[in-house]
Amino acid sequence: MSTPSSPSRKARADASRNRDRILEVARNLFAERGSQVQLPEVARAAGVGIGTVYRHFPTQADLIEAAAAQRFAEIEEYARTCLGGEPGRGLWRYLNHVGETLEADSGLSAAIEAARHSRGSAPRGEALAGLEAVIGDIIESDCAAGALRADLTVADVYMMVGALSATISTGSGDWRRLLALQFEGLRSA
Amino acid sequence: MSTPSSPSRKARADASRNRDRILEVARNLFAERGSQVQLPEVARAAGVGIGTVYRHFPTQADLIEAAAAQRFAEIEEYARTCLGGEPGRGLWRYLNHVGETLEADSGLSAAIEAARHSRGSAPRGEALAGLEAVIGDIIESDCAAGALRADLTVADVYMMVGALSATISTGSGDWRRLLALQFEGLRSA
DNA sequence: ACCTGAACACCGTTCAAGT
DNA sequence: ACCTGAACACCGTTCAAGT
Repeated sequence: MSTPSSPSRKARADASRNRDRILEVARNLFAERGSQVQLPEVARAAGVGIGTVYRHFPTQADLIEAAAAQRFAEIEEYARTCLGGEPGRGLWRYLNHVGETLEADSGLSAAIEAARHSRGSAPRGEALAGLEAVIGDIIESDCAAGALRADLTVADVYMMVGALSATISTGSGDWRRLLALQFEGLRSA
Repeated sequence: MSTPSSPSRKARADASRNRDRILEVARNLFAERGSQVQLPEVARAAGVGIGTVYRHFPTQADLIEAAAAQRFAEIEEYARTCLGGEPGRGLWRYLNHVGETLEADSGLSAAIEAARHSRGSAPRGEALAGLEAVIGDIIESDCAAGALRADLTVADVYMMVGALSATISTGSGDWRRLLALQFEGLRSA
């Protein structure tokens, strides 16, 4: 609404450089320490004033979300490869990849947590709509192969990933065990 | 270490009354809004100064833990009744009761979350040792009845309850569905 | 247009004074 | 002994001035 005239018609050169620096620094910091990273720290590490961080990312949640966007894209890309492999094993491969990504990048858990604590069903970026569609396809494909319970929904998978994310982000327990146990509930009876 | 001479040898009358008021108020507030309740608010509602809250509960986590202690006791009590019922259904009944308690009292999720984010395996009060033992007995009993997978551990159950708690506390998804899916992974194959 | 950093609002926690 | 509340440290966010 209050951003440049056109949907991003030629942002100023140093401005977009700043934005990139902030995002890169944020990605690294969030990956390491998750949501406990402070914004002044990000500003310092990026070599800009705090106001500049807020100009590009109006709220902390926006920055966390933006920093995780790449991971979501990568996950979606990987998800597509799960559609072609051994029949009936797509969702299992997908969930393992998500677990490994969550383990390697605390920023992803932070983004999921932020989204969960946000409004019940806030208008999450259309980026996630694409991922949602692919997951739906994987479920359908695995179901057709007789590997998954017939009533499984995308919402079920999201709920489980959220639960997995919360567990991984506390560092407690061993997530591969949790995933293995959880997955039993997704298989056909 | 720095508390009264004996392990609580006669605390002053108004002091213990203050402590009780703080705890009662905290229980109500935490139950309603979980960990987003602020300590000044607790002090105000209890009609005491902030310093008094800190005198009795050195840190916010201590207050959250103390406020949830009753719930843990109630849960342990209920858990014991799960040992006598229909053979093989103890853990299922236990987990449903935990879910209902989590749903009704946000303070319990707050306490679990706090404990999880705390030191990996901090010296949690011996209160939890009792609960842990009962859960172990339930598992053993249900296993003997052939209802649960033989390699199931108390740690598995804790991990799942933590995942369930995190999901319920965000209000996202429907926890009975999650529990049903999760429980499939605990049953014998 | 965009950047900066002082300033504001707020919260957890401490501590010097009181009783 | 215990209570009080001003004070401190700190963090997210805003905004008047600068360029």
